[in-house]
Amino acid sequence: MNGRSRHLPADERRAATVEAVVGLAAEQNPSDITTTAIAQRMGLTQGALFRHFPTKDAILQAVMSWVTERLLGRVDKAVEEAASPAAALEAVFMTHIDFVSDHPGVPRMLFGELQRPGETLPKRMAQTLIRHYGERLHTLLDAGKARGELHADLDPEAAATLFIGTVQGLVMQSMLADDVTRIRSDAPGVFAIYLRGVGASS
Amino acid sequence: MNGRSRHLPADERRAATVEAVVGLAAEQNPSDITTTAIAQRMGLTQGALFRHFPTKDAILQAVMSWVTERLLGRVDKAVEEAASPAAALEAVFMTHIDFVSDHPGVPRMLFGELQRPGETLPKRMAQTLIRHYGERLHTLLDAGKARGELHADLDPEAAATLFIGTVQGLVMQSMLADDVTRIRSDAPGVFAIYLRGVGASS
DNA sequence: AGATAGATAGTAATAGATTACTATCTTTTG
DNA sequence: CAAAAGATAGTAATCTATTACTATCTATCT
Repeated sequence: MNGRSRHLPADERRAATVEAVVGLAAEQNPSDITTTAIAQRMGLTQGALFRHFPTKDAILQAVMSWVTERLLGRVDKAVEEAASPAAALEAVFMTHIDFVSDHPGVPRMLFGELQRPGETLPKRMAQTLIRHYGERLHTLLDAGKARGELHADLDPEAAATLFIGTVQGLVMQSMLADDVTRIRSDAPGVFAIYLRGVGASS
Repeated sequence: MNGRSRHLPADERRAATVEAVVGLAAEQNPSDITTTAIAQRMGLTQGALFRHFPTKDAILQAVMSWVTERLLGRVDKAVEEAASPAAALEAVFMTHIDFVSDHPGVPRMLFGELQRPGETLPKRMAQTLIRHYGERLHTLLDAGKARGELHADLDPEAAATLFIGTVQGLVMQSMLADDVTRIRSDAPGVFAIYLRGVGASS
């Protein structure tokens, strides 16, 4: 037909599939994403997906893996480069906000996976992702207290919960307004209040 | 057969239907709730539901109405009974926490409705509910600033977003731990940080 | 290099299950 | 008895997954 090749190697197709799902999740309810919609966005037929994944859950699994690597990777880098725990906290927040601004479907997928009944693998992956994220926050908050940057009587667990809720609130607000850009623009103001709450401000 | 009546009047069935949906939403992904599951929980056949509701969306619509009345009703009462804006803020928070503790499916349904594509009626009802809630918060926060109970430079919009995010974070944490009771037990610690953030604390 | 064999990637069609919704008949209730 | 409420048994649409077949790529062997 035309000059371009039509058959891609498996790993590239797998990566493209993950991208397609993340893209679709930004536009619609993640649990309503069908294999037909995924294939259509990739320019494939529905059945072709199952050459690369044994099941639909395996696709979601790959997505969760991708999210874990990307998000935690960026977060860890932000932590390493920061001068102090308080600075790291802010860097992590901004990194997180950047990530969900680039991929608005991700927090919705995570939330959606968490509310699945039973014990699916994608759900457990979502749980461990958020747990690992929480542990990093916990460490940061403890270090901040030790350095006197945060309130001495701060409850790190509560602070970690609120940190994640801060992002979640911004996501919700952006869905209300049907405007993804609000996540980024509203983030500094909301985080300023959080910072004052944990004690890292003038 | 037995002594109990089997046919209920329409309005009681409608109320029972709403309860069934709210109950199911606590156990599974709200968008995966089927009319079969609703009917089963009510001890009815699936087709019988459509004697009382013309469509499934009409059922969700009734649920959103129910949530709006109950939640905003309780919130307004809490505001009226509070002595000051800061006290009202705390009363609203605790009221909200009580509500989602009693009905853990509700915040998940709201979140789920918001991420539907298109312009369904249940979605618009969810949007207006949260907007009205936000307006009440806004009023409270402005009043708190005027009275000097809150920081003078507080951004009320950001504070309202964080308020809702605070609840959302607690809901997420409870889903992570698969333990609804954590919403209530973790709430005070998280809210304390929020309060310090907006300036209403020692 | 060029032919070719085998693996990989894709299509089209469809099976089997599940969904919201409906048409018809039966039971209950006032 | 008549009207409301429910049961039974459908229908059409939609979803995941599979099957039979075809196209494309890649490595080997003379």
